[in-house]
Amino acid sequence: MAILGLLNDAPMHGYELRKRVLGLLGGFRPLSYGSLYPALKRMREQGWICVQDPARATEPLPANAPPLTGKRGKVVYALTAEGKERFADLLAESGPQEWEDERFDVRLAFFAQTDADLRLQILEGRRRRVEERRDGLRAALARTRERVDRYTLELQQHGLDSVDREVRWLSELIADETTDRNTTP
Amino acid sequence: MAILGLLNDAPMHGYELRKRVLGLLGGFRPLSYGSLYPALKRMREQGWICVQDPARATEPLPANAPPLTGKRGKVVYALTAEGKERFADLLAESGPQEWEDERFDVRLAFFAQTDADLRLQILEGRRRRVEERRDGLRAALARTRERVDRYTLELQQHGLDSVDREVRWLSELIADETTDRNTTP
DNA sequence: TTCGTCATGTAATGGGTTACATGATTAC
DNA sequence: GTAATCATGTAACCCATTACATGACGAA
Repeated sequence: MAILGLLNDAPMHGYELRKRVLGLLGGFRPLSYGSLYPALKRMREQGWICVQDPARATEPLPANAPPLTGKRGKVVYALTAEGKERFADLLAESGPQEWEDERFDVRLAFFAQTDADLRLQILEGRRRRVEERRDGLRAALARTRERVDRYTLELQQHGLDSVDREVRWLSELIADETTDRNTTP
Repeated sequence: MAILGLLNDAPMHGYELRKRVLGLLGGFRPLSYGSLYPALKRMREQGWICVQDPARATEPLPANAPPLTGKRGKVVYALTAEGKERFADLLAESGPQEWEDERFDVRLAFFAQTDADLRLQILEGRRRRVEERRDGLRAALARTRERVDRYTLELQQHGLDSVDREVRWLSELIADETTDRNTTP
């Protein structure tokens, strides 16, 4: 989703793409070349992206070219029509997996292009999920307290504080969404 | 380290072990059976742990017993002398990898059994690491600000706030360590 | 007696990192 | 000219999750 979304803004090459993904998610998800380039390859096979360089674009894709040696220049990728469609589908997706850790932050990064109703849905779903986690942690801490050493307690307390903060943050985002809705109909 | 540390407190079986690890790290690191049991197997081969049940303990370890069928009862694991040694080594380990995300929380969970000087070293190393991350994030945010939409900004700001809090938390822990040191020599 | 939980394990699968190999371009 | 960075890619490896298969035991 990150790759499609970034290419949706502008065509670019892999190296640039990696830096952007890093910047987008603020350093989470390192996205090594070992996963980026194979991903680009797969997406090309899927027909979601294509190579802009006209000379290169016409090359038969699966033909195993001279394995290693040979000139290599920048390879600029762009979304195809199917790619745009796929990205639109991803933006419109909803359901429990959208508020999981692995998905949520990427979704949020493309919220500006997401439907307002869906935004609210996802934020609320995410908040429920984080609240569940918080309650679980809280219960565990209540059970454990007094029975563990200072450091374990400190670790668990810090974890609890963190999810607590996340719930409040999500609540603010939700509040903003709803007031925006009433203000600008 | 988590497994060795928990077995160091008391012998127990796999299922119990899993719940304890979950509790210890407050829900991070799910530790599925698919990774727990193979790990126990490897540790048994290493000679770090052994099976307490006397009937079972004498069984030749690598002999591929009746593959699936056959009675299965609780298998209680305990640390061997080598296992205790290995855990002691882990507790005494120091260096950059100790303040990485993947290591730090488990280390902290066993801080009560860690040497006081080493505790301070690890906390300070960890703080430096998190500060670096914070500064990187801060710089990225300064560069990005004004050029990205509200949501991306919100995401990055929340990420920055989180690491900021972690630095402060670590500073408190460090302060506690040093005052404890002066109070109880 | 049957359901839920406790309990042990294996195999397939997936997906990412690390290390490696190569070459182009820019700045000093 | 040479070091740093930009740039592309592959292959080996690691390691965890998922799905599956099995069985014991207590309570309703």
